Amino acid sequence: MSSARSHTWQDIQERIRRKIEDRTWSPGDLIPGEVALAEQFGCARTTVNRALRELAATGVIDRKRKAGTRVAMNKSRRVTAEIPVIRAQVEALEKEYRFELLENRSLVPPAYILDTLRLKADHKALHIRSVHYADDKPFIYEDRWINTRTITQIKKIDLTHTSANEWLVENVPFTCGEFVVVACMPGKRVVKAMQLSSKEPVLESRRTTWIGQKSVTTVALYYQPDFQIRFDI
Amino acid sequence: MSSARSHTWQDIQERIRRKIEDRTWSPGDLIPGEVALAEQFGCARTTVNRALRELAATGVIDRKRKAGTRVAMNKSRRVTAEIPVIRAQVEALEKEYRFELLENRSLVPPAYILDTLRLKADHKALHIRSVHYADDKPFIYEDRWINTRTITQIKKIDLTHTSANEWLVENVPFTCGEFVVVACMPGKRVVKAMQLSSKEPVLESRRTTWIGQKSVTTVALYYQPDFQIRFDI
DNA sequence: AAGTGGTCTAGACCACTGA
DNA sequence: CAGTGGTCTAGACCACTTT
Repeated sequence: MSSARSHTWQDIQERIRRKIEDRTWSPGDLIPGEVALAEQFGCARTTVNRALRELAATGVIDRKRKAGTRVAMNKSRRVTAEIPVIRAQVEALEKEYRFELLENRSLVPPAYILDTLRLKADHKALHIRSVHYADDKPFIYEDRWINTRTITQIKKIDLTHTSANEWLVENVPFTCGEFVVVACMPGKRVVKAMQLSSKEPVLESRRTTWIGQKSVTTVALYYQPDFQIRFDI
Repeated sequence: MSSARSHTWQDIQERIRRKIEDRTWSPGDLIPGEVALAEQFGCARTTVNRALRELAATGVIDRKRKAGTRVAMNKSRRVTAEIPVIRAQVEALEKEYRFELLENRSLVPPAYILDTLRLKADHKALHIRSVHYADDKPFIYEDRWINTRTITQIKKIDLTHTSANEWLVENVPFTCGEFVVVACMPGKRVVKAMQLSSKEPVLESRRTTWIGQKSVTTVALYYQPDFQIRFDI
């Protein structure tokens, strides 16, 4: 009957996965409770719990107290990607990294930036524009606004030597935020700085980060036209 | 000294997080071992382990046996997104879903598709093109190739009533795969089917999935020009 | 060889939520 | 209220690496 009965949570998870793939348990079905499964698999309930917890985290099953565990109906997949510091991204391609600061001054941002950073109409913010190069070819154009009411220390930093990207990542405590990707036609500034033909669409990623309720920074990155963002499923 | 000493792993995690944010432990530093932390926080080692495990999973710390736990240098962030079935995506917008099948036939794919699906030069595959609508407005254009050597059952399915997207998600067991996002200018077919002005760039997402070593399907989705893919950090 | 993280167990109590 | 998942504990053994 039962072959190799390893009791690792990975193994238990694999067995449960298979039952779902087999359609022993179909989407929407209630599957046995943790105690039952523990007995069935001959392991501790804790181990079953670990296996199920991870399956729930990736959206394979839905769990509710008292209601039990069901195979997820909507197999929406959760994908993940690594978003590294730009320097690391360039160095991972085995190219030499360098960046150029185009702008670094404090001014009142346009309305949609004020809104994003939740600043009032007359508040200033630090506007930073720079180009990041890989082996002397423009790689990413960065257009960033920093809320200097939250990040007061940045006024003292020499951003011509350390990029804002890098400084923030290394010095600003963990934040939550959002990250949005769109396709766009680059504006004149981007076309020029990135040495593009003006007809090529590029990926634009917008990121805004927070410390608790306080906004930190919002940044738009424009990549080379052929650039891909890659995810694992 | 110690205030509210909850021993939930979330609490322990929060305390550790804070020590990193405080720069009590700076990037690159070795932090105390699990036993030490357990004693320090007055909880079981298992609880510390759980807290640290989750921090490691999101890239905040790096852990190695014997070497110990270090605060991550490269705070590369892992972002996650939900990729739902197209129907669910439309219905989440509270719009009515419908789709139209444009093509559904078996033929020898172009070379790059053969390569992606790891098929031989004379092998046929099922080519499916369709448009997915939200309230009668084109929402996504789908260009899919299915490896009928892996998914033999699909020949029997009526794909005019159930979209391939939906059928695959609900019927093909779990796969691994890759997911790539690029910006592109849509081709003629896409422009026409999506009723676009031909100058607008759109997001293209390419996904290829596998069952073990066997390729299942590769699909390119073209979204409406203003469409955003959103991630949580 | 030794130290550190990784995991399993058995038992216990808690927290949520459906009936 | 009762059943299910969520978590904590204490102790044990294992597996991986660095020394």
